Amino acid sequence: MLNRETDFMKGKILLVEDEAPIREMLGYTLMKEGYTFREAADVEQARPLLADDKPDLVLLDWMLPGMNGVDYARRIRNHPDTRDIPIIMLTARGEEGDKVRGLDTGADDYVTKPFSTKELLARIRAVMRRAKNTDVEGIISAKGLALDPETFRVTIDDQIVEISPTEFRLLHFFITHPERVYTRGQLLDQVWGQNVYVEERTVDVHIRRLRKTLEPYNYNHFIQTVRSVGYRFSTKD
Amino acid sequence: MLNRETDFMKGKILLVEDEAPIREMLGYTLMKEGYTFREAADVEQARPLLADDKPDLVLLDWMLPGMNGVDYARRIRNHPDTRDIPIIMLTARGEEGDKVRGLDTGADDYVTKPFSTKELLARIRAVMRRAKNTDVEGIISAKGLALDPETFRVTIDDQIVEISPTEFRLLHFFITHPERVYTRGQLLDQVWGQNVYVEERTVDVHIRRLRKTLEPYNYNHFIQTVRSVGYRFSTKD
DNA sequence: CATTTTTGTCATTTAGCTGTAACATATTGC
DNA sequence: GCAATATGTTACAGCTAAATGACAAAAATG
Repeated sequence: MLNRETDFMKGKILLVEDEAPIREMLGYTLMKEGYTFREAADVEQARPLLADDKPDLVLLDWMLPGMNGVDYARRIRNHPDTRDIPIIMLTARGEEGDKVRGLDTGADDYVTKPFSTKELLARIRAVMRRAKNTDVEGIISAKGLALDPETFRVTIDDQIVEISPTEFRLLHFFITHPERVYTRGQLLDQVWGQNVYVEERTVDVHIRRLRKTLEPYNYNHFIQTVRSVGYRFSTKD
Repeated sequence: MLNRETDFMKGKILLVEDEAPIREMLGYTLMKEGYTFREAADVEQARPLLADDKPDLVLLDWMLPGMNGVDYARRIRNHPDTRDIPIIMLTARGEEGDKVRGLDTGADDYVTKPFSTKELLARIRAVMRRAKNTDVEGIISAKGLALDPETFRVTIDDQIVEISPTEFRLLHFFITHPERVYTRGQLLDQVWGQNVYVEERTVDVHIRRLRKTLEPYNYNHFIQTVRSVGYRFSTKD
């Protein structure tokens, strides 16, 4: 009974998007799905809405007139009051580089335009679910291996480990999803992104590279091969 | 051996494209890659093909004479029978402006003409892969013997047991179908797959291997021989 | 814009798994 | 007990999946 609200009110979303048709379409989709939302065409409009009534999620366009989306995301992240609001970034294809894919944008996820509503809704659900369970994603660690999304750094027993962006994302994904096996395809979706087309074998190579960088510290055994399935991060065995 | 079928039949694709040369080129590419496909020049032609034999993917041109691609995609999405068929939309450069990005097209991915065959094929693979992922079961256990499909691991009294893929599948089948006898032929169908040709005696060997890996934990008695019939997994006796 | 780093792909090597045959042992019916 | 049949066991060759190394293109860096 306590959760009656979820029946008709899944959450409040702040939608920041300058192009009216997209904004309308998104609004319609969200509304139909049972979310309450408010919309803004730029950061100027968004700011009071954010301050006024804290939303559960921000849907933020990457390119905005005036202050762009990334800067705004960072600002939301830096303010103590809004730090823990999850953000999903909307990007157009081609805009997505490492900056978008990387974790330094402050966004929790991103969706590439044009996108299917099915996918967007799935990601909204996933991000909100995650936000409920865990608070702000601080430093993550497992057995001496610490990973800091803020600084994009990995340390093992307080020693800084040199690591490339993809290796970082891969390790980050693994460390936040331990013990479970992921196929190459799933890893591509999760670590590389939705609309990226790369050979599945490429995953092998990055696994190799990650193992190699972890090797001097004897942490390479954490990344395990599950033959005929994929890979797994495990502190057991 | 399990995926023998993929060698000659990766999936059925419905190709809807009005321009004959492009259609032919696409058909050739798909055929060479091992996909079965059927083609239509417009929605009128496509409709019976879709209803007749449900394809695994629809490749749909954005601009079509008569009913356009977007509307057709939406229709495919709205019909319960075809709701979960992935759609890749083919768009020409320039068509993708506000209109494409803003509309809920229902497509899972987009490819912009002109495109490289490599890109197209990679996207087809990715979209089909994602569509496949459905339900995952939880941990299954019997008397201290636990089998976890998520981690792809077998534990006996919380001790990790090293096991090969086929042994895992065999044990998985047994543990989910306990107390019943299966002939070698049935096991081949269930564990190896339907269109796989292997000697029936091969089952014996894998039974032996499975018993051997379970032996150190004294769990080998669970796999019982039923003479002149086959094998059974039982926690009794 | 030159240099360095990172990344994706391919070719090759390596390792592990699987299927089969051959032989051994057990069970059944006579 | 003896043949006939069924299953257990082992060894090995072939095959498949993964590891690895090398390279060129792409990105980042200064």
